[in-house]
Amino acid sequence: MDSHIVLRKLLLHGDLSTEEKNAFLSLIETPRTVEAQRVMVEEESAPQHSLVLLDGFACRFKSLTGDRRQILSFQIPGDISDVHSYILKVMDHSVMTLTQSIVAEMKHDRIREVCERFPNLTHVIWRDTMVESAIFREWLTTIGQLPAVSRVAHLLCEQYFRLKAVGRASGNSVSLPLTQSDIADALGISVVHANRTLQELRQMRLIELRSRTLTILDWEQLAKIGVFRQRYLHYRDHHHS
Amino acid sequence: MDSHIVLRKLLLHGDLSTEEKNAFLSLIETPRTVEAQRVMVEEESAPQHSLVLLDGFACRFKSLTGDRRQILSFQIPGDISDVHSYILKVMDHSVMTLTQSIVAEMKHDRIREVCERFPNLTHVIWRDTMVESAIFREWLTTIGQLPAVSRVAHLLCEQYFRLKAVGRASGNSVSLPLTQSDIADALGISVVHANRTLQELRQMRLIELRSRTLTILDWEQLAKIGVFRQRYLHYRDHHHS
DNA sequence: CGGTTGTTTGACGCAGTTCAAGCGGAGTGG
DNA sequence: CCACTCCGCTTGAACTGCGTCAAACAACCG
Repeated sequence: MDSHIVLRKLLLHGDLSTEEKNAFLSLIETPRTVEAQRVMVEEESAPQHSLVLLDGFACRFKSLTGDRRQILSFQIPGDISDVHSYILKVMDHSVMTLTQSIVAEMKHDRIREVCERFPNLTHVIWRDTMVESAIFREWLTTIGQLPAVSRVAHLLCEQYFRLKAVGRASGNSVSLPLTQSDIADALGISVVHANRTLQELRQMRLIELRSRTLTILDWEQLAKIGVFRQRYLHYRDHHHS
Repeated sequence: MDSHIVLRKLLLHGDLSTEEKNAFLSLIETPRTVEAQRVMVEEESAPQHSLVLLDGFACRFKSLTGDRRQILSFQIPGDISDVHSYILKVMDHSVMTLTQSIVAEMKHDRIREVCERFPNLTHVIWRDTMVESAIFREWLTTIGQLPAVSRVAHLLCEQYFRLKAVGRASGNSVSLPLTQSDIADALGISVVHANRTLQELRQMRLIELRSRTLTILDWEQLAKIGVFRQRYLHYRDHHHS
């Protein structure tokens, strides 16, 4: 599995010289396959390496009492799943796969070495973490202020948009292997309501979502309902409106 | 006004040599006073400098249609109000003062210079931004999963704890100049409900909150209701439980 | 002392929750 | 190849936390 997808993603919001690119790629260890529904990084642990997702789907989440959990973000191919452990040392949340995935490690001490030699590479990785932070702010706003339909619409727009940016869209369809329960846990609504809301969007003929494939039928309307402005993703070239 | 409070805050989760400390302090320009309720950084702008808050209270927020807004975080003395503009260039949210404040600028090109010379300083500032990101994740979880009482309790715990960490607490009291409307906008609830929830906490004899002063009467219970575990703040020395 | 901004209270309505049951597909074992 | 099970999706009905509207009250300030 080629690790260039990580580079591709990184370059969505930063520039690197050839030397820096190679230095970065040299950090990525041999990939391995991980089965679905497997917790890869545990809250409160302090790993010696960070993970990058080369293929598949994963999510960060926090567990609460009972069976409640909040999904904090969905990881798609190219995402660095936890720079957190590199910078913050102790995890304040967990990371698990949603589907079978291919991941690779980046050892912390090697990251530090390379970062000290290439300040600009540091800057680009830092930028990547700041973009993620921007996504948290957007989710906070969506969940704090918008009703369920808008939250779902926003989530679908974001996932489609990000997947497209790393070349995982075919036309107006993407593979989106989330259960309704995942969607509910990400948006702070109940599974039942997630279901009803999805039906609403289907009946409005804005989307199709079956057998893990999302098709956007009316991007403009969907983006409007979800109050989705892609600016917060901080991509350099603004395709799509 | 002395700018050492910023250093103090930074050192809550990182270590710096004397040389690095001085380099950092040299970045901070002459402080100036800003009146209350003043937008200092506008969404979509691209400032040439970042701001640090030396005294007073400020908040980051995103505006939506109507008069709705989501407050993303409260800035207290010592906080770097927007490293965002340094790394991401274009702001995806605004920053405004809540009370009269003292702020100082840090010019972006000077930050870059100093950061290239001191990789460890870069690391510590990066860490600071990651802690902020951790707070966003915590808010996301709180707002997504917990009922209003818990949200309010959590917010009060966090503010008290952070203020105490920079030396702004006297006993179990802190000055907390937030209106109920600020609290509501931060937690995704209505002003009316914020009011009723605060009354509930007062009647339970967990807090006092009047004339901009918060007093914690029963920390343990409050933390329990708010599901507050300070670990997510990533402070190095764990006072308080 | 009037105006403005923040807090408090009451009544009513609704978006979303919870409980509970039924349904369909995919995998497994006899 | 059928029965059984598990998991995810769907549906209905009853309930409730919180929002909205509206008005009164309190505090601060010029």
